[in-house]
Amino acid sequence: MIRLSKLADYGIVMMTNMARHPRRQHSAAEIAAESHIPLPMASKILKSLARAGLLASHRGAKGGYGLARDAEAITVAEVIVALEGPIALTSCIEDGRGECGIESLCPARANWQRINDAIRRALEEISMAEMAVAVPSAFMPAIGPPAARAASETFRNREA
Amino acid sequence: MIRLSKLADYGIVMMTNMARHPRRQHSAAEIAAESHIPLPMASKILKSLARAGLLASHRGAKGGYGLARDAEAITVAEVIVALEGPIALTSCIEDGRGECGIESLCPARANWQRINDAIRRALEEISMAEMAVAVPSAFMPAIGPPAARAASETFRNREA
DNA sequence: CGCAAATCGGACCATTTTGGTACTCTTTGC
DNA sequence: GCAAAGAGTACCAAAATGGTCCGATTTGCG
Repeated sequence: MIRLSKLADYGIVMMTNMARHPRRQHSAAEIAAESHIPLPMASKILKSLARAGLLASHRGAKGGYGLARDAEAITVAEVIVALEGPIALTSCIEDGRGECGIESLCPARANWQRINDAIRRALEEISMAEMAVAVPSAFMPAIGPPAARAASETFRNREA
Repeated sequence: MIRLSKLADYGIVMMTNMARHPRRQHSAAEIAAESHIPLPMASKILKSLARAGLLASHRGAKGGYGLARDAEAITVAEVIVALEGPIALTSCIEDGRGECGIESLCPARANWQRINDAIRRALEEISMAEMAVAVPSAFMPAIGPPAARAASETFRNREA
C-alpha cells in the first residue's frame, strides 16, 4: 500500500496544527490534545522532530515546542525523512551505496531512480504552510463515516 | 522510509524479466531462477499477479505464465496495486471513502490527495517495457559490494 | 489411460517492524 | 527549591511481513 507509518502521519498532523497557530510555544500536551494523539506518542515524535531541527524546543517550566523556521520553509519531505529516514521505495536505492550488484539481472534499478526522484520531488514541493491552509474552503466531495480514524481509535484505547 | 514491500519489489523484478524475453510461456521455476527469488515466494507472487490479470497462466504440463498484455501496456503502478493494494500514503485517503471525519482538525487531508496523485502518476508513467530496457547501456556510477542483496540472501538460506 | 509437470489456493509459522508505554534525568521559571 | 516541562531510553505487545509447505486440480504426452 506504500503507506506512511503512523509516526510520520502523526508528525505531519502535528506540524500542520502548529503551523496553523503561529503562536510561538506549544507544550507537548497542547499539541497532543489539538491533534488527538496520545501524549506519550506525541511527545516521542516531537522529540524526534526537534532533534532533526524542524522544531525548536524550550525546556523547563513554560517550555514547549515551536517551529524552527517559517512554515513555508518546512517541507513534507523533511518531516517524513526526520521520522522514517531517507525516502526510497526500494532497498536497491536506499541510501546511495547500491547494495544490488546484479544489475544485469535487475535492469529495473536505474528506472527506480526515476520513480524515487519523482516521489521525492512531489513531497518536497509541499510546505507545512500549504498543508495548513487546507483546501480553499469547501469540504471536499463529502465524506462518509464520521468517526475519526487512527487518531480517535488510539484515543479510545488510552483510557481503556 | 516509505519503502515498498518485498512482494512488490520482487514482483516488479519478475515482471521486468519476463518483459525482456517476450517468449510466451515461462514456468514459475524458470522465472524464479532468472530473478534469483526462492521458488515458493515467486510462485506466490505470480499467483497474485495472475489473479490480478497482469499475467496469463496455463496450467498442466508445459504450462507457465506469460504477460497478459504487451509490456508497454503494463505499468509499475498496476503491479504494485496488484501486490499491495491501492496506492495511498495515508489511511485517510486509502480507498476513496475517507475514514477521517475530523477535517477541521486535520486540514492536511485535501493536500494529501495532491501528494498521492503525484505519486500515483509517477508510478503510472512507467511501463514494464521501460523498466526492461534498463539504462541506455552504462553501468551507473559504479556500485560497491558485489553480493546481490535480498535475493541472493534468501537464495542461500533456501538449501541451508 | 495414467503419469508427471505445472499452476492454484490455502494454511501456516517466525521474525521484524510498528505502535505505544513507562520511567528516570535534566533544565528552567517563579 | 519546587514544579512544570522536555530528553533520553528502555521496554513490551500486537500486527504486518517474508517465507514455507502441502494438497488439489489441470493438462500434455507417451
